[in-house]
Amino acid sequence: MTADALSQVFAALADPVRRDMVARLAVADATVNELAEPYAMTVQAVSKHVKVLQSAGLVSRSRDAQRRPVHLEAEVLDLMTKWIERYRVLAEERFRRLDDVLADLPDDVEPLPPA
Amino acid sequence: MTADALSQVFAALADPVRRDMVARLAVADATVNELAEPYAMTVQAVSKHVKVLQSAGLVSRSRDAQRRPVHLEAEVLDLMTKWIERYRVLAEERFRRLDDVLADLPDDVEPLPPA
DNA sequence: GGCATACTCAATCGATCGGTTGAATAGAAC
DNA sequence: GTTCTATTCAACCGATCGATTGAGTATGCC
Repeated sequence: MTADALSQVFAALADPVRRDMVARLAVADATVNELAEPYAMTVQAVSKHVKVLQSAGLVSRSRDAQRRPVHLEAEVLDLMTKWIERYRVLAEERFRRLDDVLADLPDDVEPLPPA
Repeated sequence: MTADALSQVFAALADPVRRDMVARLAVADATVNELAEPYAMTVQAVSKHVKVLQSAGLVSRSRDAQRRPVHLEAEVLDLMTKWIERYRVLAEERFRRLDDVLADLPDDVEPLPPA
């Protein structure tokens, strides 16, 4: 995944409305009109949000007569998780190593010994 | 974690420069000047980026004379992962259930049988 | 005290974002 | 063919974003 694609995914999920949409789409596919129902917002605005999610690869569209149902694509969420976990694990390993160093310090090099 | 806090974390990581900083901070703490070195950007701009990461809770600052080293806080990354995983798992379970339904279909209700 | 180093604050600027209204397109239903 | 429903396109608007320049603050060193 390119840096730009990753930026798009993070940016897409930085909006609480779009995160709510993802949460609802995890349960079931939905049309733009269905998605719009709970929000105090025009259908056009919701359509734009869907477009952002789609261009980030988080959702796909299909066709059912006039309806164009929105479907959540879970793989992209997985790629995101992998990016985050890589650095979380790195940081936590570094933290653990620091703990080890401190625990292994022999008494005669202990910093700030009592006067 | 509140919706707004989560928005801040996602927004913070939506910028490739800030993601790169996180990647570097996962390896070692760094000062603003050290962080700024590889970028074609003023130190002030980097300072702003650090501020964004900090207000999202992704990094903390300490003090060492004039230096104010930046330290990555891995716990927030973990919270983020948990949010994503919840919906990824939900979506994938739904996908799996659909597969099961299709597999369990008795022959006489099979859609589109050969003519 | 005087100077260098590390960093932040404030004002500014163009670009992007999230929303609106209004018009247009595509398909179903009558 | 007209009308209703679902959705999108286009233009606009205020707010926020990412960056700049220029000035200000804090600490260490001589």
